[in-house]
Formats: sequence, structure tokens, C-alpha cells
Amino acid sequence: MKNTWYTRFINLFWEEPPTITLKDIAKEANVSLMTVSNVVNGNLHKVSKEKAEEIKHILETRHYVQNATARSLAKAHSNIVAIMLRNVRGENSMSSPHNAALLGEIIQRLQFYGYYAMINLVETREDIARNLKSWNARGAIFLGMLDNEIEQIYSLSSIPMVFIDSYSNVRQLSSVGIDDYKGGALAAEYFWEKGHRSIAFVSPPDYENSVIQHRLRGFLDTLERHQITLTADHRLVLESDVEPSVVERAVQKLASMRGRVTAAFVTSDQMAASFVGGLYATGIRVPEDISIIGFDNMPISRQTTPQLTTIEQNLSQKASFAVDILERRLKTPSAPAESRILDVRLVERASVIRIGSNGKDK
Amino acid sequence: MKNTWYTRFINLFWEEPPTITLKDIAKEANVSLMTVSNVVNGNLHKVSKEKAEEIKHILETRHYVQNATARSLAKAHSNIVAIMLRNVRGENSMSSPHNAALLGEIIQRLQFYGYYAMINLVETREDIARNLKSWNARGAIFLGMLDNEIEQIYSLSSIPMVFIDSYSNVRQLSSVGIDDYKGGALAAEYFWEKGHRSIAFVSPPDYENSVIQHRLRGFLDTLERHQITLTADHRLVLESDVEPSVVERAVQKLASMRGRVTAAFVTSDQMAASFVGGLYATGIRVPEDISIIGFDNMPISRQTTPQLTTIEQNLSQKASFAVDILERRLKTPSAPAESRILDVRLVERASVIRIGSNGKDK
DNA sequence: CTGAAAGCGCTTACAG
DNA sequence: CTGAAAGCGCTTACAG
Repeated sequence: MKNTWYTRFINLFWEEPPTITLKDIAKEANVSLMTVSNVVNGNLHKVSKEKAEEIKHILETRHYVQNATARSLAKAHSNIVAIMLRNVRGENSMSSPHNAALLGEIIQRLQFYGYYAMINLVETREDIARNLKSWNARGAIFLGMLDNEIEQIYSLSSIPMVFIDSYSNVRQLSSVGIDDYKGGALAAEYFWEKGHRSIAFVSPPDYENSVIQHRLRGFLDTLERHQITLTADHRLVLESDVEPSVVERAVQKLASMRGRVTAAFVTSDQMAASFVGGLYATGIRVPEDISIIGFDNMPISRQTTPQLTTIEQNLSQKASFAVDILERRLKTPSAPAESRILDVRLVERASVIRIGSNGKDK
Repeated sequence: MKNTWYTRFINLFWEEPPTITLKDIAKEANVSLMTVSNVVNGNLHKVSKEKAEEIKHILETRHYVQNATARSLAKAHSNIVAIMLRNVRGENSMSSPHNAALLGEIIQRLQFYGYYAMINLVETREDIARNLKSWNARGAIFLGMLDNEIEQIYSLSSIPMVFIDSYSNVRQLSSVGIDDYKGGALAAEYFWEKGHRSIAFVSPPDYENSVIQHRLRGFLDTLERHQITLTADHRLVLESDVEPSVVERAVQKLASMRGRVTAAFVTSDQMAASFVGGLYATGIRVPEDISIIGFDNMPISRQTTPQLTTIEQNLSQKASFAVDILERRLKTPSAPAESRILDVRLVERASVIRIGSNGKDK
């Protein structure tokens, strides 16, 4: 916007607080713009001590705030880290406590390093492309992208990226995830030990190489080792894990399997909690009639009655590892890709009961 | 970054996908940069139809993405809407399902209008000042700011702002909130009808003119009309509503009041759910021993056993009203400040029991 | 309908 | 240690 005579005129009445620029500070300090810039950016070895002090003082009294858009344009990159979260139209992916808490931790850590967090709820590949480029983001963090999307994403931009909860065959991928296979295995083994032989698996669709697929494999492999097979009708697939009506329907389905099924592994605490409540409403008690194991160890797993036995993962660690890896790659462009797989463990609470080997009694 | 001979040289090996600019497109289309700019920005009445089509085609095949930092610098404002969320150091304010779901809805609606959402977890006033200015944000949405902060925030910048869940005496304030007073009153009235006379109020601190204070007032006024007073020890204050240990301590406190208290109004479902689970663990049954009313009507209120009677508020409406008000003020700068207070209602479920007027029996 | 000029507020690269 | 020049990719304001 040019500073024409009439914009000045209007400002007289509008009382817009004037924007302070490097130039203003330079004039006031009787130095060049570059010297002020050096002070602002901490290149103090390029400025004499006295001048630096004086300039710092003026910067403070004038409440100078750097114009991030100008800086980004000149440097060809910004201090923005784009966070890409898959969103299904009409749903709210942040109503998942897992996603929400993870995002919160990520943003906090990003801010700690001085980055700005721009959140993009993405539905299409075009969304990703646009968001990745338009703000010259310094780096990007992806949540829950699928294998087949990752290669495409890589070709879109060469800024450092970290993928959370993604499996991929792409080499040189920086990623943070958990041992989903083990999580599934742990649940299966625990059910087995407690005498369960007829078990259900409840989850969103197990897309190729997805988190869910790995949990399912760990679960199936372990059951198989114990000569148990999971029949097709014991596999409940929820198209949405946040839509109440979808979850409710699955609860009814499981309720109808009473007697034929003694236990169910539900791949999130959020869903598992709905199952506990929902089953109770239909007269089925957890764990007396059906035992349940959840996933995540979110606060909600302690708010149900009975409290949920669940697979624990460390969310805040997942978040900080992701940001730390990104930060290393941003600081030193030659830094290699890093991947971290966090461990999981089973937290024993009250939603699983021991039954006789005939699959009926306590 | 200047395009010197050696940066070109390096690029030869780096294979950075080249950034396409207006200039590149202009050259390819044999028109001036301005004509391309007009097409990109939809000022089609300034361009002949044939040229427009041709340029559009080139834009597409070249995957042109506008450089938002350059645009923002030239226009003196960006398409970013800053979302300010109060955060307490060491806690994660997004682990509150209410905040998380609200944020998700806001971001979705912001994206619908073509804005970018930058999330700022703010701890100090300096955080707000910096975040408000540095990106030339087009507008800002504040969550849960207190009365005494709002005036200061106003003086920081004159971009359009909308406050969610804030009470303030500042005139010309655009805000969206709910009828907190009524929410408190509804809970008190319901307890009264069900025969409860000795009631507790559980919440975070009731800062001056805060959401909590208004709920408390509605609650107290209603009890008073029925000649009931809430004694000081029946007022449980939680310094944090997300820290499990803090909530746990409050649960113990309420448990110790068994017999002296027959009901408790807990100002969020999240906390209320912890109370239901926590009390059960100490052998106190809800609602038989203590009745509970929550607030928000979040999914969790249906996942507890018993399901929570709660005060419902419409989160997605709160979010879209906030964004819509902001959008109107952005489109037409002369648009007046708007405030909306959403209604609340009591959702009756199973966490409150009727007791005899002597305060003991069913 | 089209375009050349100046400017947004900063940084890089270089000369003193 | 300091600063004048050129440039980042766009827009505004204006002349044709």
C-alpha cells in the first residue's frame, strides 16, 4: 500500500497505531538500516557495543516487531511450520482426543523453538500442495498420512518434513511412530492369558500399511500362534471413529454377538469408552459379559466404569521427538533422515476378566 | 536470496523444484506481469477473455502457487487469522476436549472462507502482541481471555477481533459466548427439583467476570431463591482442569464429604467424568450416593457409567458464529461489532437421583 | 484492455 | 564496524 497523501489523511482520523519499521529505528538512532537489522537478528559481532545497546533500547521503547512477511520474502523461507492433519469432510478430526493432545504438544514445542504453527486440515492432495508452498513454510509435520500419499508429498516440495504415525517404504523418511504391531500383539496375548478364545477386533479400516493394519497383524499373528483364528464376522470396521452414530451402530453389532464373543480389542480409548458405555446401556456388562482393551491410555481410559485396560503410548514424547527431528534438519540441512519407533506397554486396569478355558465362567 | 551465479550452479545439483512466479508465467504468455496478476486474483473484467483463458491454462500446467508472503507484504495484510489460546506453562490446553473440538471447528470454517489458521498458545501479553503484529494477520480469534486483558489487547492492534467465551465491559466488542448464568441456574434448579439441598460447586477459580463466575452466580442465585446457601467448604476450586493429579485430589475431597453433600455441579464434562470414575473407585456410587451434573454435553458425557446429566452448549455453532462475525467485519470494514449469546439447555441422563426432602432416601 | 513504475519491509552480497 | 545498492514476488496507482 503506497503512502499517498490521502491515506495519510485518513490515518489522522483512524488512529491506526503506526507500524514501526527498521527504517524508523535507523533514523532515530542515526545509523543505517543494516545496523539495526543486525541488532534485531543478534549479529552483535558486527556492531559496536555502544551502538548495539542504544539501538536495543530504542527497539524496546518503540515496541518494534519484525515484519515476518517481509523477512520471509527476503529470505525465501518463513519461520512457519505447516502441520497437516487429515480431515474428512463433515467430521472434526480434532474431536479425537489423541489428535488434539498430540497437536497441542507439537505446537507448544514448535513455539519453544521459535516457530509459528500453521494448521492445515487437509482433504485433498491439492490442499497439501498449496499449503506447502504458499507460505514458504520452513518445514512440515504430517499426521496420519498413508503410504501411497507420501511419495507424492515428497515430490511437491523439498522442505524438511516429518511424518507421524505413517508407515512407508520411502527411504530417507523422517518419521516418528509407535510399535503398533507390538500393541496389537500385547492385547492378543493378554486376552489369551485371561482365557479368552473368541475375540473381536474393532477399528477403522485397515488401509494398506496403516497404523491399524499393523495393530491388526500383531493381533492376528499372536492369536494364530495360539491356534486361534479371527473369523471375518469378528472384525468390526468403523468408517468413522468420531461420528457417534457410526460408533453406536458398531456397539449394537457387538452387543448382538454376546455369548459368541467374550472379548474385544478396540483400537482407541475414545471408541472403547463408547463401547463400555454403550454395551452397559444394552444390558451387557464390561468385563463380566465382554472384556475390552483400548488403545492410547488417554485420560478417558480412567473415566469409564470399569476403567479401561489399554495399550499405552507416550503422546508428548511422540510430539517432541517429531519436532526435535525437524529442528535438527532445519538447523543443519545436511542432517540425515531420522526415524523413531516408540515402545508401547499394556496398562492393566479393570475392563478384562479372567474366564475359564471353556470360554464362559470366571 | 539473490540469484547469483553460484546459487544457480548449486541448484543444478540440488534439483530444488523451481518456484514459479508471476514473471515466469507472464513471459510464457507474452503478457505483462500485471495481466497475470489480474487473472490470478479473479479481476477478469480487466482482461480479455481469450488471454484470460490462455493464462489460466498456463497457470494450471505450471502449478502456479501464489507466494503468500509477497502478497501479504504488498497488501499490508495477510490471509492469516491468528487464533489465540491461553495456555498455562507445562499444561496442554488442547487436552481439554472442549477447546480441541472448538478449535477444530474454527479452523475448518476459517479454511472454508480461504483463510489460513495460525495457532498461538499464549502465556504472556508479549506473546499476544508479537503474534498479532508479526504476520500482519487479517484478524484474530481469542479463546477464554479475561476481562482485564481485553482492553490491553485492543490497544495492541486494530485488526478485527472476535472473543469467544469472554465477558467484558468494553463496548464495540465482537464476541460469541453462551448463557453461562442460565447454565448455572438450570443445574441448581434441577438439583432442587430432585430434592437436593446440600450441594457442592466444583470448578476452576472464578476470576472476575469469567465464564465460571457467571455460572457460579446463576447457580447461587437460584439456590438462594430456594433458601439454600452454599457454604464455603462446598465450593471446590481446582487450580487446573486438565492435570489429573489436581482433579484426583478434588475427587478425594468430595469423597470425604459423603453424607454431608448429596450432589455436585461440575463445570465441565471432562472433570465430571473424572469425578464419576474417581468416586466409584472410592466406593461412592453416582448417583445413589452423590448426584453429578456436568457441562458441555461432550461425547464423554455419554461414555461414563452412569451417563452424565449435563448442560448442553452447541460448540460448532459457537465456532461458526465466531468465524462468520469475523468474516463480515473483514469483508466490510464498516460492519458493526456483533455479539451473540447462545442458549443452553439441560440434558437429562442418569447421573442425578431424586432424594427425599430430608436429603437422604430415594 | 494492457503495462511500466514505484513501493511494501526486509535480507544478501559487497564495498568501504 | 558501517552502509548504499539490489533484490525477494507481489500489489497499488496511474498512464496509455
